[in-house]
Amino acid sequence: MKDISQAELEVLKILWQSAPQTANQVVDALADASQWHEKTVKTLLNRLVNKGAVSFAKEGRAYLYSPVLQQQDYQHKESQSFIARVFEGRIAPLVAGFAAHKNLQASDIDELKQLIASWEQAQTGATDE
Amino acid sequence: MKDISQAELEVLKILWQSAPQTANQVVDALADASQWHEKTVKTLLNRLVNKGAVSFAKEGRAYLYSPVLQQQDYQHKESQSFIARVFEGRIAPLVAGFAAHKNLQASDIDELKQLIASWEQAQTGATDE
DNA sequence: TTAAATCTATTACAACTGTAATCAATAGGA
DNA sequence: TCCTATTGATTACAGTTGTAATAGATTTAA
Repeated sequence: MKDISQAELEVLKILWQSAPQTANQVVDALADASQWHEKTVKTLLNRLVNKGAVSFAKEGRAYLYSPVLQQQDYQHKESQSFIARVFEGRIAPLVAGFAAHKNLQASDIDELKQLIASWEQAQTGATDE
Repeated sequence: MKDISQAELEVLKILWQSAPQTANQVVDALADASQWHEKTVKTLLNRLVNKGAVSFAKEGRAYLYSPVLQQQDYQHKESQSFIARVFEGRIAPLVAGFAAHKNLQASDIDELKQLIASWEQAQTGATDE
């Protein structure tokens, strides 16, 4: 799968929210959030299809587009490569940066604590699988 | 500051490790880690200078290059934009993704716990500043 | 049935990127 | 002093990206 560009990602996000959608539904959804011309959005949809990240089914006049690449898969792959590239593969420094810049809310801390709790739960009795 | 491309980042990392360095020192450092031709590395250095991310001082025959953009600043800016773009600004889901894919080590968990502890420490008595 | 509207596909084009090669200035050696 | 090696600057060139416009196919309205 070729890399998804930033503009393409915005289009993909619309399809992750709901699918399938016609090109015009996607255009409308993006009209709220961006200044993109209809032609631009259609180009992006086309490129996503060519990259294999989106599929379509002919539906008479228009096509119905659906994501092939799933959001979790995309997020995980991008996270991996981002952390590898920018933080030499270690995640804590990223979180530390947020903390240092006061970009962490109490709610984030709560979520992290819960994550840690369930991670530790999972380890208990599971001898590293 | 224009965006730093991925190849440029690799060069910048060498200068973050140690500065100032001559072009040839950078080339040598990268020769270990990559297959880049000397000319390629020099082009990247030049682009970094044009982007304002690196400065140089003439030193007779060769130049001495130093980073202008600091690693912490780069990391923080990239983290912000990455989390915004891929996780709608929330950091916990990123960590959760790592946990789900078993990409978290006990050492990561320890670091995160320490971070949380010091964050909570900082909150205590500090009425949100 | 013919024209107009509407889709997708193709083409456009400049900026940025990866990956170098060539040019121009200069420092050292013969 | 003159040639050669070296170093940064300029140029090259194809692929990607952002941002559309145009062309071609087809449906629909008159």
